[in-house]
Amino acid sequence: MLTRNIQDLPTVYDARETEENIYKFWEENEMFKADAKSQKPPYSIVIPPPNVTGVLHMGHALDETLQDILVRYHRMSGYETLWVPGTDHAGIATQNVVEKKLREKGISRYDLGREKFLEETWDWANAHKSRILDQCKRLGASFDRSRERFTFDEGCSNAVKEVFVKLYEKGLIYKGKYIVNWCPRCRSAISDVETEYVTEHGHMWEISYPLKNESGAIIVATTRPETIFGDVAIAVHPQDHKYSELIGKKVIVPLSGREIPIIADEYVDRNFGTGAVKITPAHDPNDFEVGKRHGLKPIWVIDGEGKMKACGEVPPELHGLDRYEAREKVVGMLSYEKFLLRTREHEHNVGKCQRCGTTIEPLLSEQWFVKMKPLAEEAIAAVKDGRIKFIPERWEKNYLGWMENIRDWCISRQLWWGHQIPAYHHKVTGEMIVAKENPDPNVWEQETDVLDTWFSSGLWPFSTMGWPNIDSDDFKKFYPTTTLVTGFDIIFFWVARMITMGLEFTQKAPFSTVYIHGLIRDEKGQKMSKSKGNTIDPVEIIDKYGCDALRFTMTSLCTYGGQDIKISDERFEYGRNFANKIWNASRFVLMNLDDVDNSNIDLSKLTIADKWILDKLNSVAKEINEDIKNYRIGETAHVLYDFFWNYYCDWYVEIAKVQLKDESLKLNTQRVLRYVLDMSLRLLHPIMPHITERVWQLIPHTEDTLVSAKKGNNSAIMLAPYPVYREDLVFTKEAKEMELVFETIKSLRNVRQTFNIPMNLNFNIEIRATEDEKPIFEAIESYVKRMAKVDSVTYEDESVPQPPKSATAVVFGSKIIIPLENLIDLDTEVQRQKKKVDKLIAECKSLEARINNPKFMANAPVELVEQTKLRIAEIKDQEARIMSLISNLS
RNA sequence: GGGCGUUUAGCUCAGUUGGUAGAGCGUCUCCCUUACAAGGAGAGGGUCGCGAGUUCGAGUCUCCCAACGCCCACCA
Repeated sequence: MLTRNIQDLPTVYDARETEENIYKFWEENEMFKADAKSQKPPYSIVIPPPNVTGVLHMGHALDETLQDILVRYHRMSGYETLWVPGTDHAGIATQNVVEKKLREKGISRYDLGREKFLEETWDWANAHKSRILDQCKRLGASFDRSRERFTFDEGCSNAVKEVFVKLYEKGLIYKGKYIVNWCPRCRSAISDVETEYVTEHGHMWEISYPLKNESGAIIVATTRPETIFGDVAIAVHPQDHKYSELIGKKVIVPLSGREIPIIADEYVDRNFGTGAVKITPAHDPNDFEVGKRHGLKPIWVIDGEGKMKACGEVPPELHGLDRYEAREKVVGMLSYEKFLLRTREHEHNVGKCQRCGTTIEPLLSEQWFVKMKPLAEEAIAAVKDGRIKFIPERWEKNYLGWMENIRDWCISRQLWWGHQIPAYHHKVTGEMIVAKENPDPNVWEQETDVLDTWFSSGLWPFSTMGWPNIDSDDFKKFYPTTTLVTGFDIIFFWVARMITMGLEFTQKAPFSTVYIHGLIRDEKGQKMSKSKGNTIDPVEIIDKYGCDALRFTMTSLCTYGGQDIKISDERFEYGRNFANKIWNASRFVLMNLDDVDNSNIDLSKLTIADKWILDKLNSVAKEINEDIKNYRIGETAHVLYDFFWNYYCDWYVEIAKVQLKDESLKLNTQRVLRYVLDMSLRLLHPIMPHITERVWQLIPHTEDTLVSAKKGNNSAIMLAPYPVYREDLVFTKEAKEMELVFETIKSLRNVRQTFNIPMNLNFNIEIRATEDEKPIFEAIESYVKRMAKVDSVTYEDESVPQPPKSATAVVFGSKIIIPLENLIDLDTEVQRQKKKVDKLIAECKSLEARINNPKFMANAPVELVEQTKLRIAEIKDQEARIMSLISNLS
């Protein structure tokens, strides 16, 4: 167990020990569990379900961290907060993994048969199911594990059937023969978005098709000569004079002997290739359209495995040959028979299967589709009218552009792992029905195809909430969800489909905000991938630097524009160092709270420094709340880092050391130290949950605080109210006056450094202060003494001559003189002062240029003019005093 | 072909109502001062990609160009 003894806390923060114990503490007390019966306003997020067989990668780490930040922030801000975890059955991806395992054993899925194979895959999925979500625990994810879902579980499957049947009944799902992207390796159709195009070097072959019954030929350019056996026509442009004579005539397909017509179609580009195209409707999407227009029957010559079909159209020596081998052979044959006229190098885009990288074979086959146009209308409207907002906004354009040109979605997959399509064929009559319930299995046989994985993930925001049961507590309380957090790479795959389906089936947008973040890349900006070997394992980073360090670093790298994030191992030192800083500052505070009472700060007894830090904290709290609401999450990391390190640690804690020595100030200083630490930890908690909880548990809290953060018998920072702006903690005047402390101390430190004065030699200083500034100097004397190593402070009148061998710091309207006797080199001091003057002169010059510009005086806002004048006066004043100093020295 | 993003200190990047440029890392000096060397103190470092325009004033708004990156469409 974690020690509660302050003296035993290690000087270096031990992330590993802390994180494990703290997460257990939250889980054991069920602090992530949402209450659907709560009266609090709801805040809900559904996780983008990672693949069930997946392993946690940096992309998840970022995505989960951002969700957790939002969830923790809202939970602390008084919302009933639900974060639904779960996994995706990931049709092709999972099936591929299992098939690979089988292949290692020398068997294929066909050897097992569908039923056995599914059993095998279920076993595999169940075995890995909890792995990735368990890894998310190491990220500190505060999701509600009691509500964990799986896209292939009973409830989700039920939702899938419901949706399928309803869409079918509405005529929005249809089955038909169309050209689809076919992956010969997966032996399945895939959708357009699952096809990625890459530019490849290839060849363009010009082939001569002799005219029938007369001399002459038409020359056709193709990149795919092996499909020649599937040719059903040659097409030319109707206005192409080169070929107008030939339209309607017939040619003989080389190597085949079949006769095909020459047809005219607008589709043909006169200027490309030879201006004549061979039409192969079974194996090319454009050709399919042309063929349909001209009533030509397609001829299949390539099968589902990408091999030449053993049919009458294809010469026997090519039967069963792989499409690429066949291509080579065909080229050879064409060349031998003198049909091949020319071979050219050619660059073209080739479609690849997103899952396995295999070159797509456009294939005419019978598939199921969702008619998207009617569904897209509402999905477009919802974004246009602001029911759904994208952050950053530019993704809206991207989404709308895609939606407005949407094409039908091919949802059937010739796989086994997935939701089997709820359509049934009559064994005798062949009649087909679509139904939620399986009719008599003796008579009806279910469709063998399964659905695209994204079909079920498209229902995720409501299928996880109990839909189609719209009376379920979760659906009523937590649907629609609030925010969806994801990367831009799945806007089309997932976000667009959730919006479409959500609107269609719940009449509500499934979420109101889509928060899109950048993608994680390696330090060179390359996408991380296993094959490139440039991945960084988040679990390793957590082991090495700690979860909070990982989270903080990644958060700090998130920009408002959602730029991609480049990371390297060393970058996480940033977060680790900050965690260590928090740890040690906390240790200091805790060590000095040993005899603190249990009360709140006495606001009537605050010192100027107390007021300053409270004022700063207050404005930080205000800013952080605004930033999170506006999804400027990276900014919150920077603001908190700056506040905690550069304000609280560097200045307030040092000042507190002085105040703690003063018995009259000690008690209230302890309270301020504790209060600011407590609030800082709360502000930081969404980003760095573990360390903040760990420290918070060690703070001797007031009774109010403990009650406000209580669940059962325990209080926790993760349940404590998030700090908000407080009117009673605004101390503008004191905050401004503290600048004098900083300027004074910095100036004295500069003098010490410039003249190499050792730390163990203290200064005696003389202050010549203005009337306004003198009382402030008196109030802050003790801070200056300790922090700038000053022994004595005396106040002199400006008329008293300055000691000849002294350095001088001009601070605001006042002058601080440091007599240095033989320690000072007057030339150096002159140089030092000159540098200051130069800076002032430069600033003054540009300001005066403004004032002297009548247009500026006429157009600029009055406050700015006033401010500028004031600043000039200030500069002039300082400048004059430094100049007189210099002349005295020289 | 269409669209989007990026270009700011040696490196990685912040910088939303236009008002004299910031951080982290790195560099140079000094310091183990009883929270922290994963630390403290001080210092140096930028004509904000190029060109023009709007404006009293532009890193910030408009246009052009360049380089790099991404997305969509696609030619057989």
